[in-house]
Amino acid sequence: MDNWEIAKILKEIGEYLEMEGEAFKPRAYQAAGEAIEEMDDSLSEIYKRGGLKALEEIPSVGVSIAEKIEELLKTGHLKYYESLKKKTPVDLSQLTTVEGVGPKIIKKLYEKLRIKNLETLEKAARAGKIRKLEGFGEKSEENILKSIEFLKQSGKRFVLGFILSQVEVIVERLKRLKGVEKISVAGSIRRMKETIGDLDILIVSEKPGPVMDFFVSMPEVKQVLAHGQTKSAVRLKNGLDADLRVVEKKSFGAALCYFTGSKEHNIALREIAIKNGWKLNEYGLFKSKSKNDWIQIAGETEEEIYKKLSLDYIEPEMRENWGEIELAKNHKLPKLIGYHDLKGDLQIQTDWTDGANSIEEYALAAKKMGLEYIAITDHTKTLAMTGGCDEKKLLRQMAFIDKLNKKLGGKPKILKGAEVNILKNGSLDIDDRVLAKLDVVAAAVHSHFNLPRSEMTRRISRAMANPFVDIIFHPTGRIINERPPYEVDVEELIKTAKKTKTYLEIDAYPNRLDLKDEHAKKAIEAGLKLAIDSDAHSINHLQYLKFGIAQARRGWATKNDIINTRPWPDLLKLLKH
DNA sequence: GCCGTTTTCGGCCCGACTGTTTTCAGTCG
Repeated sequence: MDNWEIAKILKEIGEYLEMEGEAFKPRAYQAAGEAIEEMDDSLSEIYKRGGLKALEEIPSVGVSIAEKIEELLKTGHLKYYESLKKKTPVDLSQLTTVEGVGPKIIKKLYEKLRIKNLETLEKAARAGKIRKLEGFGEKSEENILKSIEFLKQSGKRFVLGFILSQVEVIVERLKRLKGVEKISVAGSIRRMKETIGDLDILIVSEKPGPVMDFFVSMPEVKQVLAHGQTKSAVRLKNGLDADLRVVEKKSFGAALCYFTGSKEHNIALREIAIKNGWKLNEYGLFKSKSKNDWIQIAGETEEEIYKKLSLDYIEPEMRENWGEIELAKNHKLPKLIGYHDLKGDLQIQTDWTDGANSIEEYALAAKKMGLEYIAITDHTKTLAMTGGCDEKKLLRQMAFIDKLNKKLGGKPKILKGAEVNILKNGSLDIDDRVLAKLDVVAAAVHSHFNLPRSEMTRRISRAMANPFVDIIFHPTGRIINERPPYEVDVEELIKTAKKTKTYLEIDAYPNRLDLKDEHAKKAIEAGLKLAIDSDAHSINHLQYLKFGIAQARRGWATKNDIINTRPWPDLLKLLKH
């Protein structure tokens, strides 16, 4: 049993206990589940090394939960969990994805209508059975249906940033295997799309048999879908389908290109080949010697294929047929921002509000990552649920940061900031006189998501007109697979941002990625610079910056287009005050 | 059920929002 499975079970226990109306236990299980999800070491290793005692060392895990983890590791089962599940046998992971449906409602729906999963929930809602239950009405039934509709649309795609580390573990393991000469991930993962449908791995191997055998018997595998000599496919326990293909060395580049896609990009490449009288497929680029007799002229690497097609090499993130082929032909491709180009992070939530770590812990973690500065941007007072800062608390935090900067010698430099809440009418919930004292001011929408498009656009534009607001955080408010963006005219926001010298953000948190690639591209085309921030709520989240960079690369951003690729003194010159 | 440089017992984030009610329960972050 791996960490992921154990964390899921603990979190589900939390939900079951919430159904029972338990007051504090649910949070304990929830916290333990989350702590385990964030761990790098495997529980079974920890247990092997130090037994129960070592498990209890894990934060949020005490005697009782440690024993449960032990039972899971030893037997693969947990009696306690099973008895809870027996009492209310519902598909929690499915039902909790419906917005507005929580444990209490799930329990009621099960007891009154025997609803167990999305399918039976939708059926009951469509039949008008839910509105008749006490405490429910037409509106709640309608909202359930709406949410199910949204879930269906967002489909079964995985958020890249939440799954990539698991993918990397598998690839690393295969890479070390004897007989694997070359290996690469292809598909939408290689293009760093925000969500991915499956995992495609390509390898070169003289003896693929043992590699395939190894692949289908990995511990993450739940089901083997295919097991052949050149292709195997498995379904992983986390629900992801993974394909492994073996190709010949001379075809590796062609296969990589073919399976990386996008389909549209590949079609455009193939058209160029055809115009030259050639053909391009997953085995290579070929020209015809005589009828039905083709000679390979490229294919071992992607580079030589692009070169033969008279194109500059196109980075995977740009392969969407959004005009990149034209640019490659004319040697006008932008030099994309690199994955190590950020000098700082401008959005971090600390334990002053809803973050998990202290300012100092973030500073040390950022330094380790090579960042020169970080902005502390805790929430403000109208976001009461996070313990948002009022003016007084912000001033206290500023004084605290001054002291900490002295202590750490400015490495990294800690900037005083805030994620100021934009109120319904576009005004801010912190007084301008206090904003004036901050190094960097960001503003964001956290409520009233349902305003009409024009009103929402006006609201955010008004915030940008504030003389102290430098950045708008997560400008469209979407959460991938959970919530669509609010209605807002992004192009208008881009214009206003330029006019008011405000920047828009690419929030790098894996299920936000907001602005998304298309919008980032539009902003950059309009000459607006962007910020890439982690939106970290714990020091582990700082690593999410790379997904923001990926999104920027997908939007064709160069280093110059991103404000926080600059050292702090240069960035300072770009800010309003 | 976890945790402790306020505590080994007594706290545990808590207010906005929604949809249902007519004073509130449940969800969300």
